[in-house]
Amino acid sequence: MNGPLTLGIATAAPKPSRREQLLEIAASLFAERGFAKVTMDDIGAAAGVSGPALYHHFTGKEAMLGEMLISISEWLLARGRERVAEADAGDPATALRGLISDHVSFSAYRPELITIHFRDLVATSDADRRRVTRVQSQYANCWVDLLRRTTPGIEKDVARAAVHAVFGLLNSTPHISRPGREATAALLASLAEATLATVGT
Amino acid sequence: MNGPLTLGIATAAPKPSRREQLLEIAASLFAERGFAKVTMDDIGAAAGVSGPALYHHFTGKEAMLGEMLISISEWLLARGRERVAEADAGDPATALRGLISDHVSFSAYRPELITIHFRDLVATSDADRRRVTRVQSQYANCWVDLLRRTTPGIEKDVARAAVHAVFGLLNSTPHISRPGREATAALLASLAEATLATVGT
DNA sequence: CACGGACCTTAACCGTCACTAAGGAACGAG
DNA sequence: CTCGTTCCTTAGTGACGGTTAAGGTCCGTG
Repeated sequence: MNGPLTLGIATAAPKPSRREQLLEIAASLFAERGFAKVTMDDIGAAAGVSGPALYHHFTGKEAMLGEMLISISEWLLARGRERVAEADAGDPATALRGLISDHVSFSAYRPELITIHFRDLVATSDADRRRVTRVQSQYANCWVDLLRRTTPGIEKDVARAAVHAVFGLLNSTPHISRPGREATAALLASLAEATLATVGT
Repeated sequence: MNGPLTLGIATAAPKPSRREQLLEIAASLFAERGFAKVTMDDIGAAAGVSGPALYHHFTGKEAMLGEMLISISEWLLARGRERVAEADAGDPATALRGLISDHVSFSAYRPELITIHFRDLVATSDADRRRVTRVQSQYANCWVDLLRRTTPGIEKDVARAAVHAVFGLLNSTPHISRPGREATAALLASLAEATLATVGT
């Protein structure tokens, strides 16, 4: 349990690969060119098959994107819930640092998924978008919850705004290349901790 | 000089309005639905004219987007250069705070433009995209420059990464609604200052 | 050898726009 | 009154690309 994020729903997969493999290929194309500028033929070609073959695995292009975004946000939410449980059984401040660490280990190692997640959410079906938005919101609630426990007296709106600001900070990885992944991850984590520490004014 | 950002190139406009007005309308639609899901007819309808009328003002849909993104990034760059000049003639730390203040006064009051700027950059023509990217990079250099002056000994890569992280923080306004604009602006500014202050470790 | 299912192919369809054509109303100038 | 300019209109066109159709190969099984 608590495996790395493998696209195509982060559950123990009954079928191991082809579907996830195709999603990974599609994800890298979406991240590079943007959903609208990638054709089904492009995805097929990159996967060694061509074009409509993808319809044997997915109901359509939009569905591929939706599946990605859902699995990403649900993976994050799962981590968030674990950390909240950890806080219930121990130290909220430590759990909050764990939350930062989880998030950063995702954003630093899969920056393309961050890009897609923010840029192409509007391209999904209404149903998928609503679901992703709801899951994202619950994930944010995990953060707000822990932040309010470690910073008593903070107002809810302020906590929520600060959490989104820290998300923005942690999700800046697509724009950062220079220090390696590890160094970037460490830097972002320490900046995020410092930021949250000063929220209490 | 140093006026507010009016879309359609932030210069003293020879022609005052129609063109900028259309860009504003298009911008709000792009921000809401995403560039790909807005048709020329949509933009026209929202402007009270319909469809191909827009071709008397712009060479095409892509060009409208390009013009927006260029004017946004150039407006920011102009502010950045002013602050660098201010630092040359005075205190770098004060100038850096001014940079934060300028940026936040943009992102807090025009969150839709932030959204477009990040989400729809891939939809522009290659030429426009290169130009925007170059201007953005120069803007980031202004920040890196001031940060390195206020934090001597910091490595260039670290400074650059931290600057992009702070951009992410400041550009989170599209996801924040709750405290008013003013309160959000103040919060983000203080978080950004605290973040940059801790970069020196 | 038949059978079925997993997986793939090529060919074609068809809706949706961005964009072009061709022309008309309003209006100031001479 | 006429001319030109500005700004708009309503067709229409043409391409792109997501999706469907129809069928072929390969393989493990009985």
